[in-house]
Amino acid sequence: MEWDKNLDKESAAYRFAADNSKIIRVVAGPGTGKSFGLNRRVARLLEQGQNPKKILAVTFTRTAAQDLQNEIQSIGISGADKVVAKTLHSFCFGLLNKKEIIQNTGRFPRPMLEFEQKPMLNDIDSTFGDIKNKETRLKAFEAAWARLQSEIPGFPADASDRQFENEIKSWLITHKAMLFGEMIIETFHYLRDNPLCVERQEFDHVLVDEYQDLNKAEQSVIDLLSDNGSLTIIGDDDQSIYSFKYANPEGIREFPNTHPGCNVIDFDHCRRCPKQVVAMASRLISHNTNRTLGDLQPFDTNQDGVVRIIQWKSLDAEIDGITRKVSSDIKDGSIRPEDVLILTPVRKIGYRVRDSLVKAGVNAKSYFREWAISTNELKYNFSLLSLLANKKDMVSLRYLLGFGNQTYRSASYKHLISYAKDNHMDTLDVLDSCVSGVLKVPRISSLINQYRIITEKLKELRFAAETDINQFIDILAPDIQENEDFRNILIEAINLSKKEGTDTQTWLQDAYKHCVEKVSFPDNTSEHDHVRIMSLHASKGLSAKYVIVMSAIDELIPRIDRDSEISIEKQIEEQRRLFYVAITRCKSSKENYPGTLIISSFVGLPGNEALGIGIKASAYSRRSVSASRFIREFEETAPATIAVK
DNA sequence: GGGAGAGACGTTTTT
DNA sequence: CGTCTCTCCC
Repeated sequence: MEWDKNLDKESAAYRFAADNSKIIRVVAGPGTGKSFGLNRRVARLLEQGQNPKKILAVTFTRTAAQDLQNEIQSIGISGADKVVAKTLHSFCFGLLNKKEIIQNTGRFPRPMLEFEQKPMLNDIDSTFGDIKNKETRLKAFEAAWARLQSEIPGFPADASDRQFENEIKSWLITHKAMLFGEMIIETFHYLRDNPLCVERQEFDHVLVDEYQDLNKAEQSVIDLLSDNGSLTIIGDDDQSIYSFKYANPEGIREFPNTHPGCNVIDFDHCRRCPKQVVAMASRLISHNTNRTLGDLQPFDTNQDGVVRIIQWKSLDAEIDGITRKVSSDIKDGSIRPEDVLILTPVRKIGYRVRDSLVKAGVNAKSYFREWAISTNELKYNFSLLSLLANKKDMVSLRYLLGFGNQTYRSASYKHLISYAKDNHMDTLDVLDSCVSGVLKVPRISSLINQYRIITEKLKELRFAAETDINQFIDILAPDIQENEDFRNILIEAINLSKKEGTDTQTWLQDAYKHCVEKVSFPDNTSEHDHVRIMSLHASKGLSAKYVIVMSAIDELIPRIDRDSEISIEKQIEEQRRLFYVAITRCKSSKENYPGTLIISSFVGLPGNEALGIGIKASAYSRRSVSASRFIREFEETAPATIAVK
């Protein structure tokens, strides 16, 4: 296919695809066809003979990276599959994994899972307060990295903060591991301090999608990767909803100023949403300050759409009413289950609607982020698998040695570590020698006991791995309800890795890798035949013909944290963007379907239920609430709210 | 090192 | 109201 086939030369997509500037910023509103434009641009580069291996396309989320990869491959030009399309973290992980870089930095890119951080925090000096305090400090550090504060000269680093950071880093170095946020910062330092390294000359074209989701550190890595070629960034500050991870929407707003010679292209014609939804969304977001894009415009060919704003007298009534509405619309054939997308501000409400729909005979599934490893036993077993696959994995060993104790036996563990250090021994060698009786180290007997148990279990597992795979699965994930998710992941991992002729160690390593992947980053299936229920955040990047935004009450959207260091105005603006993202998921379709958006609220709920979803209330009395202030901000673009009794 | 009882807190989200 | 964490005591 020609890259400019059927492209109107006046369209933003054409101008973007054809643009030869070295630096380009695209700001594209929801549903304005930026992926399409990006695709055509890559197609043009390839058709003009650019080397696909020298094109890097990155995004922040894994879903977006997957989409990007699929789309680029579907271009159908030979070599398209060689374009590097990844998340930024996965790119950095790969870069750091190269042997010479590990030697250079002294670090190991073995990411720390959340449950593995607990023992670490217990091992850190108690002068830093209790676990909660330490967790806060740890977050503050990742935040400082994210904001690249340490790069600003004269940043007044508090002495105790500095010491905390040193202790964390030294723990991570001893245990050969890394925090997620460090992956970016280590890459940044490597690239910045080695201006002549191959990685900085590797790409002729760097394209970044969803740029508004990147934080300062991530944006700086992009600058370093692209300093030898062209840089194209695409995003929309109005859809920046990741302030909790310090995403920096100023980055895209200020981009032309920070990148002289930048050409600017705006996509503001929405093809996706029905006209009325475009009008509402546009009015809603106009209440934000400091925006880049003007009004969002509908295409003339878009349908008008159907918008209903409704209110119930209670949360129960809302769940019940939406269940009846959705199930009757599905039953009489006016909508298919896969076209329905229900968005809730909190997961508890999501689960309740899902259960209620399923009970009514509707095929429905919720998509909240779940952690397949829910119980302590599973965490233990997961760490066993990790150690079985890689017997020198210090993080897993640390977790297993501390298991079952509130402080993770940190006092004993410190003795063990310092003994190993003082005698220039490997921690594992110290433990092995103690077990075999060759060595006696004071005050670590509880650890030796744990280590005995661990080695026994590992032996048992290895034997099962070689002789009886079902036994192996049963040990790691006994067939009970709580283990179901992990058990399935494990079985899948084994099926994928254990083939005729692969030796045990190899498939164990592959299976473990697969488990980490699936456990940390659950699938999001694009193909489905059911009603989807998810959080407002999770809906980003999706669209559906029948969108219901539930429980749009003022306590939940906007949700305001009065103790936050972020000003209330800023919080409201971000929540407004979240609401904006949610309603613009609604699409009209060519097959004459107008597209339906339902926004629903209620006026009261029992106090204990309110408490359970983070609304202040007294447990025993009824809590009254009111419709989200954002509904009022639609002004005359939206229909009046309908009361449902 | 483990268990009982008091006390705090309750959300969304990414790699 | 439930769940999780922390403290205290044996």
